[in-house]
Amino acid sequence: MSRTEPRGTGFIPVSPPTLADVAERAGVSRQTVSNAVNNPDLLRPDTLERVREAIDEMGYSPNRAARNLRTRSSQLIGLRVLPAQEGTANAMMDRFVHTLVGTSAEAGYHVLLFAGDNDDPVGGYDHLLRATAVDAFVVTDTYLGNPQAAWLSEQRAPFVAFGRPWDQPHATHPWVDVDGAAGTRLAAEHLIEKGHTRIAWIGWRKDSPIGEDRRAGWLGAMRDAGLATTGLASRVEDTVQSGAEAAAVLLDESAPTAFVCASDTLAMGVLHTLWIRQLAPGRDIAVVGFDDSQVAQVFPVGLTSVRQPLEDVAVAIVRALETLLGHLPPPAQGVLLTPTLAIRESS
Amino acid sequence: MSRTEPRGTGFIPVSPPTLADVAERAGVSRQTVSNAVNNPDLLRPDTLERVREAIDEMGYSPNRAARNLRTRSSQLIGLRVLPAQEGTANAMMDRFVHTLVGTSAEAGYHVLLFAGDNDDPVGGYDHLLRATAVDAFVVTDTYLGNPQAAWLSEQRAPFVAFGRPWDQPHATHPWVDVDGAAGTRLAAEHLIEKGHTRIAWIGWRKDSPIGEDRRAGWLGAMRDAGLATTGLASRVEDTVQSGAEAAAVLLDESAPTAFVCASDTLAMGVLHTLWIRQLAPGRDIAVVGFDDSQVAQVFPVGLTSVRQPLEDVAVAIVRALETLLGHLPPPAQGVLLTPTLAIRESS
DNA sequence: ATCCCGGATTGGAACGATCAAGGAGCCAGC
DNA sequence: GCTGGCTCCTTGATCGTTCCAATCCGGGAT
Repeated sequence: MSRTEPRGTGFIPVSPPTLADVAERAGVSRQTVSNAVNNPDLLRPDTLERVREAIDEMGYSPNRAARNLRTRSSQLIGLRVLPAQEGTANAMMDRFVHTLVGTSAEAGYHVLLFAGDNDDPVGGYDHLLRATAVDAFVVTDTYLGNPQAAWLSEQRAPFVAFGRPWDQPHATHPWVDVDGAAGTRLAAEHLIEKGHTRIAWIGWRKDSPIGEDRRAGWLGAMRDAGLATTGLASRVEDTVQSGAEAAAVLLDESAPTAFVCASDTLAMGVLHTLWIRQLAPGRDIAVVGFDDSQVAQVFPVGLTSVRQPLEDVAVAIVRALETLLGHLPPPAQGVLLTPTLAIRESS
Repeated sequence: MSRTEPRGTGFIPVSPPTLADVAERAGVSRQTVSNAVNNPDLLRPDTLERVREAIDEMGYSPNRAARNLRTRSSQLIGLRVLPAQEGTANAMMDRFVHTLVGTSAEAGYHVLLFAGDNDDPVGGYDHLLRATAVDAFVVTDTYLGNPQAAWLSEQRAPFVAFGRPWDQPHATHPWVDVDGAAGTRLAAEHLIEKGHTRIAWIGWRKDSPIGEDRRAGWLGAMRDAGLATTGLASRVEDTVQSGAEAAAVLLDESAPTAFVCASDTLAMGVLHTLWIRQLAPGRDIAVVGFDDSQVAQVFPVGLTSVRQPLEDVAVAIVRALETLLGHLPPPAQGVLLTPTLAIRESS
């Protein structure tokens, strides 16, 4: 039908077989082949068998564009990638993306990456949406107080957020997040169990809701154990340098025996200070980081770190997307997952 | 035309405007609107203006599926993601993917991620290809001696490889790669310039062509400088542990004053051994890694490391794809880019 | 023998864009 | 006044699939 012949010097690639081609070969109509693919139950077993043989022999796969056009869906999930920020633990996203791709595939979806632009936070979303190029979005940068979630809700675009709508308590979109407070509580309780009583906190500046959440976990564990916290907390920028300085100050002024940090980056700073002062991590002073980044794993003195269940997050997000796109009743609006503690030599 | 009305309790999302909708509004035909979008030169300025107004007012974007169906192209580039391998420096890929997405966007393409399966290396490619779901592929795992490149060539599928066809010297597909030998040569020459004469090599086992390539760079620089290399090279697994052990052996047997490593992972092992022996990296013994991974950057004693120009690689790949898909004459078959050296305290 | 029923199968239409021709309208030239 | 060549725009067909309604067919009830 639409085969192509050799022409000129080279060969033009043979265009793939269509429904009509398969139908002709199997001696049935187009619609029957379509049913064989999408609703096998409708066919008599012998017909189904015959059609399937033809499909296999010809190596037929439904043309995506045609199917998308007719069904008004693309089987694609959009994921915005932010401008690369060297240094910080965005490598963590790798784990998440991997599982997202895998789980999406099982659900029949592919992941479409598109470039993000900080000056125009909804531009990419808008284009893809209006072109009906994706069925839904996974939004990962809700924490910045970005307008994406609100905007997408307004557009009635299906999406699931990785991250709670901190600054929009009345948002109704589905989201999945990791309970940071539970993670730092885990870290603090682990240290308390090891006999530490003076456990310091090094976290982010007060304007970060995530940072305050993590801080709250440490604080809660300390209070529950009846331990003092005054003079033991510090809020700084998320850099190695800041972590090192904060650790130095805390050691001088409050003599803690352990540190819980809001990030592995800060924990690296603490380790740096310990190294300078000839203090052995894990023996003299315990340190716990957050994110279980590559650094924590490869560092010569393995760094104990709170590990986010990113694989579970990805799975939960895909589940939420499935119900969303299946037009099923909206399930639980938010899912909060509990992190684990990857214990290594530093504690 | 295809607007939808409120129904039942909730609102059904309004379907986006079509070409016909815009045409009606602007008082022209469908084709004229299509031309306004794709071939503005064909329209009279005043008509173009009128159509553009209508497009803006209605917020029209061409339906991707319809366009794809008619033009037989999807404007998508497929990228296979491998099963996540914790620990190693796959985070490096992050930088690459970011630039790939950005550059592709400029060229009018999006990036489609699909899951890889080691048992069936071409399965994912095959599906997408037959369904005409992507226009081309970027293949990143050529180094494993995987059959993807050969298979895709055979299928006459457009693709560009990140990585030389080491084991297929007669392959004709376009590729982009980083000159690993040049990188290690850079590292060795940097150390020689610093006055080192006994520079050791810790690399991968002999069956890795990439490893042998990197080793050759070190070897070449040493020979050019007239320095001895016997007893100064070691080939091990790519783990921190192996790197540490190799460093210990080399220090005992050959007393090198500097190390060049095939990866940051191995370099971390060296640093570990130095730490145990109370040797200061950079002052007592110099160390250079490879990949400029996050670990190299965050480590308290900054690790000097060979940095691959991944951004340039991504750009070169997109350029190659563009010429490939524009059916222009195939350009240079292979592009070899030179890495740089990120110099830090460890050297 | 006829009628009806329900499962299996079919042909036409539609999704929304682009391609390939085919007009209007205008001006110059004979 | 007719033709020819432009420019600018329009009409019908088409890409490959799924939706929809209609048709076919064999078997049990009338």
